[in-house]
Amino acid sequence: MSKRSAAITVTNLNSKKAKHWSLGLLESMKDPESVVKRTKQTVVIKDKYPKAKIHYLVLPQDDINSIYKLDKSHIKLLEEFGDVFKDIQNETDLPLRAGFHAVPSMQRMHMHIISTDMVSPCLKTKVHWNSFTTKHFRPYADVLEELKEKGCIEKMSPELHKSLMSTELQCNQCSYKPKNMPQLKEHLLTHQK
DNA sequence: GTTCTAGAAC
DNA sequence: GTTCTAGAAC
Repeated sequence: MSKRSAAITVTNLNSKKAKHWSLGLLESMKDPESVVKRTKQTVVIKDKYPKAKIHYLVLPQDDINSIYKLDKSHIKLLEEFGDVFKDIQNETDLPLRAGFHAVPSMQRMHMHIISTDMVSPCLKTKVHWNSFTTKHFRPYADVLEELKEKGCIEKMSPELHKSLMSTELQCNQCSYKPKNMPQLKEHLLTHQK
């Protein structure tokens, strides 16, 4: 047995089985350091790796895995998400957007509330950028409307998702098309007052 | 979702 | 030679 595999074996024997990363939001919902506020049906937490100056997540207290589990019985719940958005917008002068990722990575339905500056050290990759600035970001109002109209939320095809993630970089505030992520991040600073 | 890093791009 | 991106992670 090599030194490397022996070390891994010892580590695994000594540590409890790690929870999968995709369950992380459920842990954050129970962590007082993360929780910003609670309402009757929601919990608001700080995003652990904020992609803008303000970045919160709104989650249902009930065990709903994603927007694709919603039906017409959840319209009241979703409207409460809208109330939370209004309340948080009223707490800051920074313009905010609220919406859901069409293909989320983390379990438990969650709505992003994020400021439009997109200035953050945690914003690093093209996938980060395109997740929030292409049709992969489904605005709150659109999701509420679709739920009211259709009684459910339609999934995005893997093909469209892949194509959105590889969209060329485009500034969210002007027509500038940066060559790469460092250029985009530098450019975003110029939009600040 | 993040971290790490090989090798592409410059 | 350095910067940057993209794919594996058992």
